Amino acid sequence: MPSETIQSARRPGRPAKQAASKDQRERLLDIALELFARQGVADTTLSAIARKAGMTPAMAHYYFKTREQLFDVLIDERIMPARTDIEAIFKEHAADPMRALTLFVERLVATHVRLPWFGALWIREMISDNDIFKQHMRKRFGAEQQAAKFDAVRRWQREGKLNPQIEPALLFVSLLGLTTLPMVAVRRWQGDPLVAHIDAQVIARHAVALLTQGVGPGLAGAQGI
Amino acid sequence: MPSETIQSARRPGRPAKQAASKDQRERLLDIALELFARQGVADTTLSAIARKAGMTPAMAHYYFKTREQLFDVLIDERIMPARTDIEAIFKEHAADPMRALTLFVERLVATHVRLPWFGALWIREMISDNDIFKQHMRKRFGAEQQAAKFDAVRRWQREGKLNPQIEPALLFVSLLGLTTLPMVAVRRWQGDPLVAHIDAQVIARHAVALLTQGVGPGLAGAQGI
DNA sequence: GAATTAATTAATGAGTTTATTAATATTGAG
DNA sequence: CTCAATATTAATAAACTCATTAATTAATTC
Repeated sequence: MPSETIQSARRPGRPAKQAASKDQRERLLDIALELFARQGVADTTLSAIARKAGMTPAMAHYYFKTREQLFDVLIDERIMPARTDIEAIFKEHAADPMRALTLFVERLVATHVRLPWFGALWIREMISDNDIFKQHMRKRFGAEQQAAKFDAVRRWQREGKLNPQIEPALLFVSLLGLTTLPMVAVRRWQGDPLVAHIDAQVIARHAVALLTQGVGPGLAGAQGI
Repeated sequence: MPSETIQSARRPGRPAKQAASKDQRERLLDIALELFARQGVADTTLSAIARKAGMTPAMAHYYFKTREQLFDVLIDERIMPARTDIEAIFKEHAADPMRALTLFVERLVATHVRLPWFGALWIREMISDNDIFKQHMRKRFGAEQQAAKFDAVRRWQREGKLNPQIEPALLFVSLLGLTTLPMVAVRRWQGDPLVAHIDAQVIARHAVALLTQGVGPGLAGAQGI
């Protein structure tokens, strides 16, 4: 036992296979999502991600080369699937917008519970001007898709199924503003007794209450209460 | 004329007084607000602010020492005044919440036109977890103020002036979600013909339409249309 | 008009971040 | 069993950021 200076618990080299532990690449992605959502992309270094995952910075480089590429992978493997999953509701319920809106809100909220990083990243993407987001997202979400969504809203309005005063291009942003924004905001309020009772369910009920009585076609069409 | 290497157009020293140009400190604050709003605080260096203002990094240090202190100054001199101005509406119209809400929306939108940085910074503050925002804002906005706002909403609900299904703690966030978030988002969509028609007025009308028919006390109380 | 204060630039050191390389150890295929 | 592929660490160079200082020039005050 040549007692040299104990400088590190671990020396280079491939480790012995662990029993069913999640693979390192996935763990880096998990932690990257968490940190990007909490602090923003700009404020999160590759080293920080690796450190928090208990790895060396070189590991992050080994798997992703750069932060940009890591982010690209996140978009493809994590963000886009969650997003298309949520937006699918409008195709599934094309005939009944009010039901679609309610389900959309509930699925947004459920997604937030399942994937806590989801909301913050979406909001950040919406407000960031020159971030990596812009270029990377644009590639995947085309203008046609957006046009189709707006057209659907206009059609519902023509059919008398939706408040004609609603601006089609703003409906989806409004939905996010009523659900995702509160979800993200309340997390910051943890520990404040004034808002201790606000959870996903409360937010969903609040949003639906505001929407069903505001987005409905008729003025006296009292479905609620 | 000792022809040395021409290395800079300007040598050290206090400049001759300019004719009524805005003072440098204010220009740095202006540009800091713009960049903080567009890119976030973390992604904006003091040097970048100075460079964009056509000054050296040392100027930023001369006036503010650090980015944190610059941000402190911004909060006190720019952000807080705008914010208290907007929130004052609820004290001015304590007896008529529906009118207060409409005015609040309109003033939010007007503020955004006057101070384009306002919305993005507010949203960023709401979603940022550990940023400088948190500590600095908490000092100025106390818990009592927030409790008073929530109580006002509850009182309106008891008086039958507001939809009882609304969650008091979420009302203000919802208002921001319906106005400020869209305002910030549309700026990112510049150049997209699908949303070229969306301006401050359109957003305000959309938000008011959603709110008046959703937040009103009675179900058949058809004030709109 | 001399002394003090204000405003500015150039230069720089300390600290971080990014990206990379070389060395090392384990696995798995043939 | 050998060897190529895979996974990991240590170490490091280049670039950038932050904050700071010394020198320099103009304005103001007395």
